[in-house]
Amino acid sequence: MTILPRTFYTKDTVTVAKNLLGKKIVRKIGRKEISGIIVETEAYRHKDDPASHAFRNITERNKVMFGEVGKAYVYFTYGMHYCFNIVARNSRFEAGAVLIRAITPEKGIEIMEKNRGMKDSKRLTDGPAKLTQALGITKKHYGLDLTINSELFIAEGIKISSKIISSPRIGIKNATDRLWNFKIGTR
DNA sequence: CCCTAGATTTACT
DNA sequence: GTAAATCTAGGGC
Repeated sequence: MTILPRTFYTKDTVTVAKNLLGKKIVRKIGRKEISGIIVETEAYRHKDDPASHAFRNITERNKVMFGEVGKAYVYFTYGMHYCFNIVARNSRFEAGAVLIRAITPEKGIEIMEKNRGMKDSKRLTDGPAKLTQALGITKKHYGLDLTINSELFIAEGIKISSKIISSPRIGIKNATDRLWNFKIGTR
């Protein structure tokens, strides 16, 4: 298994969001391994992106978006949900991250069902807060380096044969004219 | 299938 | 004080 190097994330945030489609997210809990293929992402940038958490300024919550690329940005929202992002940008930007919106489960499906507390295996990980729950990702993974072999990292996945679909990002009010939601046909 | 409402904490205005 | 990069259950069609 090849872990994606830091240079993978030193490109434009939107480009990295597209490139992450088909890659593999790996989560190790003790001796068990959970993994899935990334099938939907969204790009969030900086001053040019009113929908981004980093749009206004650096804060305690978003500071990792301004730090080294290839790290995890986990935030808590709507009073009960975690969302998982990967910091990525080129040198023209001070901040940026890619939100992982959906994956297709590969290994450890039983563990995901247990973590989610239900057996709706078709819709186990088809939303940003669903996959963090299925993989057991919480605020303690904030700032974790995803380019080294630890309990959570990103590796090479599959080759994409189908076309990439671009759409407006989900659940935001600003900048909906930007088609920075990317997915591959798996649902 | 589609739509609506409720849950419940954080962080910024 | 209130909006938030969401999800689920429940009711109607």
